[in-house]
Amino acid sequence: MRSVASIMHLDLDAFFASVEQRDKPSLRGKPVIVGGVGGRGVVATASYEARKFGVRSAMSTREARARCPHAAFLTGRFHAYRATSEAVMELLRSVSPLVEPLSLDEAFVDLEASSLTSFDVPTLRGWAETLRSRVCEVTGGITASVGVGSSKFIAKVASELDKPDGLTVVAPGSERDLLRPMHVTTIPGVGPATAERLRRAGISTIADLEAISLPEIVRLLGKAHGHGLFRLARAEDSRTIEPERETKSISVEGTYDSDLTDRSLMAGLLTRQAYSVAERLRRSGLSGRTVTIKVRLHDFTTNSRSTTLAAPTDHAQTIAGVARGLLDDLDTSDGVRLLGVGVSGLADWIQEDLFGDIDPESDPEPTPLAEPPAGLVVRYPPGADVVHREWGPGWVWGSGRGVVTVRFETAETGSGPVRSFAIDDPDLRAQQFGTSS
DNA sequence: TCTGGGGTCCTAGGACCC
DNA sequence: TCTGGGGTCCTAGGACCC
Repeated sequence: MRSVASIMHLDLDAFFASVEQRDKPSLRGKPVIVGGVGGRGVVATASYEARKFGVRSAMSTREARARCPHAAFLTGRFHAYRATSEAVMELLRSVSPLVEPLSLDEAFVDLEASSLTSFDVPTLRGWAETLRSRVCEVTGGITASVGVGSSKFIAKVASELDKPDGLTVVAPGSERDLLRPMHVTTIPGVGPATAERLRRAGISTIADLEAISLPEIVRLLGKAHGHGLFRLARAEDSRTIEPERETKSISVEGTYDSDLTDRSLMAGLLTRQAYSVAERLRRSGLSGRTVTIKVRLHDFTTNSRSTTLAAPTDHAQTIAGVARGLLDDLDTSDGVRLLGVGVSGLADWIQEDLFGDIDPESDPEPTPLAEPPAGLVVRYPPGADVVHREWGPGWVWGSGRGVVTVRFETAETGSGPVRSFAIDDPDLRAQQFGTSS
């Protein structure tokens, strides 16, 4: 904790929804919900108009639809969000070189590295108001909420206090009085599980937390978390702004509209995800040693399996092969709702020539499929009268095993769900995919 | 027919090594 | 024959964040 309020936290208000309203004037003033629109989607961001109906982030889209049926439900345009975020981060970096983005819509800024020379509250307020209007200009009208305080924790708490489009500067010396009446869940890192443990110990406010001893809180929450919360409850926080944070892992996962039971389809989907992870590794100039798969069963229990290779790789076939092998270890007979592949233990170098003997013909760059591969039989739900279908990416590895994705519409239901189907036909060759002309 | 996707960090046990 | 003690790496799971 510093003696002056020189750490700022900036949070773009209802960010994804605000970008949509900016780009589509017809949505302004109306409830907008950005998130997954499939049967198992959740809300990423709800505009303030939608929040009035009780719609919240992380709520299932199904529930959001029930609460606010007239809202616009959108899947999200991440390129637009990323571009807008970049403009804001660039503005922040022009004000101080020490900017730590936390996500597309949030960042810490160290004002000690800015041109500010006075940190009294009126000066900070004036300066921050100017910055907030510049954010609005640079984003084409998106507002930000800002908090300024003597630590990351206080700045973050402060930015929440006057949302949306607000500013709070916490005067040094007043931090503990500000925190005491607040609920423990105000502290970043205290989620539902920790809050419940604390509640059972009779602790609900930060004042309650402050009143218990260090050994007691460590007994309740473990060493790292206990020590951390003991300090935060006293507004003690000496964390610095870290502008460059190294990526530790890269992963891709997907939740399917209906549970998967077909093992060869699961293998195909893992393969597709492995290709996507490998591509992202290569684009970042990274490779990794540990391959992990994530498998969420129909009852929501989540299993992971991992293996660590002798050397880091960014090779799609290697990652895919390891991922499929890891799946063999798991019982999926009751159905799988989510599959994922990740690579960690990252290095910024690649072991040369380790896989130089792999035939590129058996490892095609996958592209969208214009036509179903010859010999493919897709089994639609019984009785479905398919009037339209759209082919998604198709993949084959080895001799004819693979997966295709298709969106189909039936006469009864109209626009239908996305489904993936396994292929297991030795006559199919990898080359049959990606020939989109 | 609750419960996304992409991350980070922590814990705990076992293997292994000196 | 009772059993040391670290340190590091690996694996699995879980909490949490936006």
